[in-house]
Amino acid sequence: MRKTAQKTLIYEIVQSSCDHPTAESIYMKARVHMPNISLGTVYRNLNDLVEMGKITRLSIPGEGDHYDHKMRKPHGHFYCQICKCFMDIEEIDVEPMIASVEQKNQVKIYANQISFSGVCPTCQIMGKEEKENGIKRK
Amino acid sequence: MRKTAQKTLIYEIVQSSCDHPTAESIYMKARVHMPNISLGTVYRNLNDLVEMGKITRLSIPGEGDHYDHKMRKPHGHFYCQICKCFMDIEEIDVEPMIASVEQKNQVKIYANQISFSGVCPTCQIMGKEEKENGIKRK
DNA sequence: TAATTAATAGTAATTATTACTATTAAGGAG
DNA sequence: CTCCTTAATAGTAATAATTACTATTAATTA
Repeated sequence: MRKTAQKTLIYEIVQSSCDHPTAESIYMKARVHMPNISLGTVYRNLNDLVEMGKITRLSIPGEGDHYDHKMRKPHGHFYCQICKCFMDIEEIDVEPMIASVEQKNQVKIYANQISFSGVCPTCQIMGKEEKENGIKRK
Repeated sequence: MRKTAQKTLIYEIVQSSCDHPTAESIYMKARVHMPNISLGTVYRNLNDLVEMGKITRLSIPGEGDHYDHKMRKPHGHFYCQICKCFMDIEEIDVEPMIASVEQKNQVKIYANQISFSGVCPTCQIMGKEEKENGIKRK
């Protein structure tokens, strides 16, 4: 696997993002530094980086995939169904959970996704204030 | 929300499936009993049922969504990247985890997905026998 | 039993992602 | 350092999953 400027740039964008970007938003950021990078290149490199275990993919129903850096230890995510923001959930100890699942079920685990969705603190307050009950769960 | 024969049928197909079906495979099963049900109706009702909290949606990267009944207590999933089978992971106690995340992060949780992916026992053996190292992680 | 309108079937449109192909550029050999 | 091989790229076309649209059907309510 060759080291290219495109791959390095995409990796650095994911590593420095704290907002769990999509392929599209990574593409937008990449174009600032490399104006004629193509979207296909972004997708191909994101797939490669996930396969190499250097970044993480998050699948969210009703949306495209999101990507996450691998700076800290493995963690979970909370996704707000209203404002679509993400929160890292760090208090769950993922590693022993993986070890236990591997051992009890005789499986080899390469990836995990511990995610919760609902309404974030901000949207809960907004919801009450606006008496907006149209929570759109998808 | 009106009660229709289509909605009832789709709900019963999901409840009685133990293979975590996709919208497409639910559509196939539905057509056996109701030959001119439309795929759009299947999608709309699956969304409604998820929103009502009567069934669960699983997002798997590189594939369409899968659906799961809500018979037993909340559980996790393991997804084999090779044969694409699912295993229910029942030993993880999801409910206290949700309660803890809600309390510590001030969020309201309506859905969760605790999932792992890798290689299932059968594919591990096959892999060794065939010396096939082309594990396609996606 | 009729009136209202949500849900449906069938189809078209949209969105995310992958596939394809001619061209470019990594990186190893000489 | 320069040439050669071929993996990776840009740009575009194609695919797959899902949603949107619209005339028609059928659930509920009066």
